Amino acid sequence: MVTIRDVAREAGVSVASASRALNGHDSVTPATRARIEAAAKQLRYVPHSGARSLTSRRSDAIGVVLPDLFGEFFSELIRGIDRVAFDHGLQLLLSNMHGSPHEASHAVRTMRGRVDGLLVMSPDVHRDGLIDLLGDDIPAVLLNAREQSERFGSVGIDNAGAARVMTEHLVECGYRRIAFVAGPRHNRDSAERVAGFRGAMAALTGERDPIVVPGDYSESSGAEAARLLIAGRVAVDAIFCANDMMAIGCAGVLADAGIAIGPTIGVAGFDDIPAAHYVEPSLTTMNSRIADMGAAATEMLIAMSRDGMSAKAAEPLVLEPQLMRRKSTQRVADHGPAPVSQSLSTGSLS
Amino acid sequence: MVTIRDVAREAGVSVASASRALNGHDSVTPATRARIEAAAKQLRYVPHSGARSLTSRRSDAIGVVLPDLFGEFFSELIRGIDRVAFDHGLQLLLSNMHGSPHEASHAVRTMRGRVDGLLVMSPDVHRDGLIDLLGDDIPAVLLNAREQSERFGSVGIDNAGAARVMTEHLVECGYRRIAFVAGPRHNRDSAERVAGFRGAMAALTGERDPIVVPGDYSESSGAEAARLLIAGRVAVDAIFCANDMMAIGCAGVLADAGIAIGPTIGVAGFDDIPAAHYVEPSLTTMNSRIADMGAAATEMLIAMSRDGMSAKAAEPLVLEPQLMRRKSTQRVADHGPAPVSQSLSTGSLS
DNA sequence: TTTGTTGATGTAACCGGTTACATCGTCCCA
DNA sequence: TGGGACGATGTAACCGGTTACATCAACAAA
Repeated sequence: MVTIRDVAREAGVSVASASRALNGHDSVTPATRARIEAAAKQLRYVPHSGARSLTSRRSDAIGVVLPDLFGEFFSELIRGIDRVAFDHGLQLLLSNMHGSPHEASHAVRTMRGRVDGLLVMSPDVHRDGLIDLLGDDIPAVLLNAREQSERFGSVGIDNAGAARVMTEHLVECGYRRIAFVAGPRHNRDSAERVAGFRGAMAALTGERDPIVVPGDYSESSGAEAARLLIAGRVAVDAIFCANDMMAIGCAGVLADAGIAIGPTIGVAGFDDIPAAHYVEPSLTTMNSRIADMGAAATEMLIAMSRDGMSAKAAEPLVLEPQLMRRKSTQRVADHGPAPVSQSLSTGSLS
Repeated sequence: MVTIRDVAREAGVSVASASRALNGHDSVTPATRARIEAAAKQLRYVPHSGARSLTSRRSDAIGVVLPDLFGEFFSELIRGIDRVAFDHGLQLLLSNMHGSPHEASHAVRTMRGRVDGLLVMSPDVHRDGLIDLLGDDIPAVLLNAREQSERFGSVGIDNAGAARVMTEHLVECGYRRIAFVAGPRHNRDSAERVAGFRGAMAALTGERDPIVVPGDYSESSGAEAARLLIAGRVAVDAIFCANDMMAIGCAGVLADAGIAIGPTIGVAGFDDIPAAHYVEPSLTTMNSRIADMGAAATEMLIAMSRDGMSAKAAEPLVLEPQLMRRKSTQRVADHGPAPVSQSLSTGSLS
């Protein structure tokens, strides 16, 4: 392993000069700098970041602690984070806490000294005991959490508001008897979406106790919910699911039962995963702006560590999801997109 | 920042004892160990990993260098890597080289001293100059690259073989005039898929020069390819696309033109992204086993660093993708799944 | 009692960088 | 020509761990 001392020796200077030259300090003669740079290149010198972070107290990396690493949600989030981190020359240290509080604290611990800041997405920061580990030491931003503290920043989406927007959309489309399919029992996002839905229903249709079917965010639980509604002959003309996967499962069962999605029963989801765009009929949903959330959180984290950690964490940031109107809530039958110009030539090619 | 010296002082022992106790060495009296552990807990001591890696020469982290961070492909890959890394207590340091050779080498450089091994996915390791940076220093495994070298391991998928399998499937289904939609011009995966397709066509149908339409992996380029085939009134009864996104774009245009996908024209993709399962009709494709690839590469990397880097890198590993038969290559019309038992009760719920 | 052995603990060097401070040579101006 | 200022460079301490080696106490055997 070639060290800075090797470089210094090769260039015939002291380690201090080598260090200065390689870090772009100005008190180095162009000639010396050139010699040092040549030596570094020739020896293929790469600084040892551990050693550097020991003295400089910076690691140029940020830690990302997530409950799980899969699906489009995850990759979108990382994409947003990376976009900003990359612009600032920061690396990303990833940790999966696999849903266990123990793993969560382990993840945070092992990040100490390795990162300059932490992005944490935990369903429940308190329960996981993370709150003790975060804070004083390094800046942290919580993703999609409701914890309020001036010890760390927070970025989330407005679940209740978004659910209200969707409910308004459904009512505007003419649906009145709207059922909601909820996510896992203790999921905060889901709870907020339910609350937003309930509030909007009360305000818009006067219905104070709309049907809320339990689910768990999985496609099959959405299907199950639809079966339940069908079997119970429940009077319903729209189903609003707490996420897209359930909406897709739900729509599948309805379609199999010969029910026209849109005209007969409207279906709406939440998240706007790519599949929402591809299912037939395409799914009306709320775009959660996941990448934006990751990017905003990273910006906040960088601002926090720049302006001195002690500075009061920025105001909690709440992003407004966006309504994506698609065919699954279209009451009038769609006659399909205008035929593609070239496609009129033939009906079959073979 | 609390250091191990603080812990030692608090517990009334030397730093050496503290270090030993905290690292689980055995030459420490249970009583002393307990005192030290108590002190550590009380002071909320967390070791500084940079300092540790400086002496121990290990960082318990592996670096992952990828060309781009988006979509299901990325999250699947990370999922596979994380599964294995987590089991071995390793952290993941992520780097996006954003398609630029310069960034690629920067990414690898900044990882030095931070990671014990490298997982690199680069369309072209040579061109990116990565080959000089990798090697002697730390073990590395190349993902989906064809570079052969005993300096690093390699894990990839059998693109040609998979294309052959798919072509066989299409022929078996009765399709004869099969066109291929290729990926980006210089993409190796795509080139291998084209080659596999060509070879299989020659062997199975005698066609030595099947139609290959250019594309770029995007949905719109798939659509464009379909329009081209339609406009040219090309005699074709199946279209095999180099990836799923293009197949989806392709199928969309065909459907709009009133062509029955499956019965009239078969459509096949490659990768098995989640959307392939949700489009109507569902898309026949090759599952690339991305997560398996990530997991296998990580296993290999761990084995390499365990058995001493100098040991010859393991044999290159080639995974066989799996055929996913779905409706888009079904010649006989599908009468849909048997109705869900409960769904017979009613046609409409509202 | 002396000596050897063993096991727990302490001392200090070292890992590879950064940087405060010391040193040294030049140049400028009185 | 001498002294001060300044800019380039070197020396060495330090960051927070780990660990080789020294030390020391306790105990067993001679």
